[in-house]
Amino acid sequence: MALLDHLNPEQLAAVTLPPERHALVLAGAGSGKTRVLTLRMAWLLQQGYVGPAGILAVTFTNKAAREMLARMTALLPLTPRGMWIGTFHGLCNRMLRAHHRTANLPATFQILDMADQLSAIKRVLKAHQIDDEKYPAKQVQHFVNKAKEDGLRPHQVEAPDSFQRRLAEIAELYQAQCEREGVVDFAELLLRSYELLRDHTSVREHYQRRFRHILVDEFQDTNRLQYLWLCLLAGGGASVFAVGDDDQSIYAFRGARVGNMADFERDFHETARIRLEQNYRSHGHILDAANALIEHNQGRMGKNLWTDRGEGEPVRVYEAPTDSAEAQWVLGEIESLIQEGWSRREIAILYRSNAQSRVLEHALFRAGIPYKVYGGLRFFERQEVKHALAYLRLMENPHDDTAFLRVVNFPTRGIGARTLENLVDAARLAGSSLYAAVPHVPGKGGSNLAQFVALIERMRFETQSLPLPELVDHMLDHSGLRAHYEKEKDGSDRLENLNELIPAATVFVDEGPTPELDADGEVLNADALPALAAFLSHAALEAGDNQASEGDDAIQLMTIHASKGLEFQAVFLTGVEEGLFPHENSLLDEAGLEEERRLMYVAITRARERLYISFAQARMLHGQTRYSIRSRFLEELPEGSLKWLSPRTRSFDEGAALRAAAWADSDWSGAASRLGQARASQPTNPLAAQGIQVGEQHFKVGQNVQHDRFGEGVILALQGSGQQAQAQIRFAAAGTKTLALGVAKLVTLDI
DNA sequence: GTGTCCCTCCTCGGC
DNA sequence: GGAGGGACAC
Repeated sequence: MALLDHLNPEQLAAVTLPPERHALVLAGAGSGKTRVLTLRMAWLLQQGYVGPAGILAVTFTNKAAREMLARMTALLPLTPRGMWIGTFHGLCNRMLRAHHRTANLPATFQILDMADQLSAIKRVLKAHQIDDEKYPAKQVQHFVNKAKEDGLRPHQVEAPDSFQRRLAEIAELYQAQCEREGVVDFAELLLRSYELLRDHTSVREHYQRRFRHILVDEFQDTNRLQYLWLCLLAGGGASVFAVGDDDQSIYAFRGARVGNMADFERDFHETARIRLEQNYRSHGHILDAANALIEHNQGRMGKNLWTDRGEGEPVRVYEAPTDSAEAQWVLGEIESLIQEGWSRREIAILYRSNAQSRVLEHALFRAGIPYKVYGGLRFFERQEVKHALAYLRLMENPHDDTAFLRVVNFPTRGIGARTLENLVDAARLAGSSLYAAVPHVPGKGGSNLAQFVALIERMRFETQSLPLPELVDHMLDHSGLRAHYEKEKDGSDRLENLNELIPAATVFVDEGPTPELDADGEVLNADALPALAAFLSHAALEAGDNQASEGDDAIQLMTIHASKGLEFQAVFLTGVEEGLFPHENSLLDEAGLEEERRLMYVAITRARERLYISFAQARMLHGQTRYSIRSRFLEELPEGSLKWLSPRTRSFDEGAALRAAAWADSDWSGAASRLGQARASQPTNPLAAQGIQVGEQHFKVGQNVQHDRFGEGVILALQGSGQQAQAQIRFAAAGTKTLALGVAKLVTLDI
């Protein structure tokens, strides 16, 4: 069958697994994961095991969902009509829209993004006079989301102390506010959908009967709640086909639970485990480096990537004195790659944290090399666009207080803090939304408020029968947003973004799929909603592209997280330093370190032909110079696959032996966790340039020291503080070593 | 009520 | 270094 041509035996086994069986496919980086997933669906359909309406395929990103859909339609001559392919959030939204009454939600419920959620929480804290220093909004937000991601309501969360109990109370208050305002946050979409299925037998059975095949992409990134949701849907005997890679699990910080993979094999009987280990992407040295690195993690499901593409070139490693020197070096290498005829868009520069991009951008900019930075603000997250959306949300649901507060005085219309305080009081007294409480506010402020309400009402009335794009246009004029940005200097970009909303609405209307009904005539897709409500869901769930457009031949800059799932001919992995990568905040426990290592694994496996790894001795961070030593991850790469481009003061073997000695000497792993504590109690990290005081001694970069075994040396770098401080020291005879200053016996020498 | 200055804080980030 | 929020002056 043409569909199955060119598959390797493992891929073939996965695609053609008997339809009644569950599968856990361990798909290594570059092993053809998406291909297997889409072919499995196509094969099931083609063999007649299931119709399109019987398939549910779930991904994490809209991009992945789109790609899957595109590949499917290219494979089979059928419209994807009736198939549920989408993100967890998108599918849950769809389900909740269809059953909003059963789920106890208003038909026009709005979705809060992370920023909306944070401001909603700040309002809760204010309304209940809660000390926001003791209970910072960010921490409450984390508590709220963590609980939901675990499938729990606040009162179900274990609260060992009064602080936790109070957090849970605040979470309840926040939830009550959301209910009152008819809004749901991202995690609530999932939890509500889960509860809908759990508590309503008829709804559950309906979907269990319908979906006979459930396919899950990036299974290692699922959280507890997503897993429970899948279990409910599959509870009627559906087959689950889960594809994932435990070595690429890099989202524990947002609730992902690799343990779901093991649970899956336990909970779903007769699960076939299939490993895809042939890598079609990277050359041998690059794969060897990745394999050797990930070997250092414990408790893996086990997997070894191999390739028949040959060993290729070694991984190039470079040590720079400073971050700007590192950027200059990257620039130089890129210029010669371009001269050799490499395409710019096939070259990526990766980094651990966004703050690192600036110095790289600066170098590229000055050299006139086109580049694109991924990440950052997306279209629907821009301030002016969010203002516009807030007006639209108010027109759709006037009781949305978050939207109300965002624009009630924007553009300014004489409604100040005092007036709003009165309004908030009135609303609390009446137990109503701010919008509904406006008539209860006396005085001049009250009349200004009344004018605002009249404005919203007028906009609603006048746009009733307008098509969506014209409605948006009307709102931009009558809200005063357009006029405001027209007269603001430097407002032209913002104005442009506002106007961009009109074509966005046009595209949205044109692309809207036709409504889908189930056997009982119930509407099954959100798009049967009024166009405006659907457009607002779309804006919340798909914040827009921040990707470089295909045609642009530009160097690609992004964080390692953002690079997952992508591949490039050449990859520069920068800032590979202790404290930065692994990030110091991840060193508190072994799990954190292992996640950083998986992140490094992801970074390495992005490269097809060339991989460059670099680090700097000194770096500007938070406006201060920081000195650090190279990452332990470098020591975990096989020497035979590396080629050092900068002079090294010692051979690898020597270094490894010394490092082992340093570990034994200094109890480094313990020091790392104490370092975290020291940092918390002592927020200003002593500037290494000014030196570090350890006991009676004062150490500075550039200072000469004497060690009784290693002899005379000079301090190259310092990090940490107090007894936990470490120094990188170059010894005249013994090479460069990293020593714990609190442990190593060092004598400082004059000059 | 509005505009400006200073102080604080700081991973990673999709939906 | 730079964004966002609170305190304070117009």
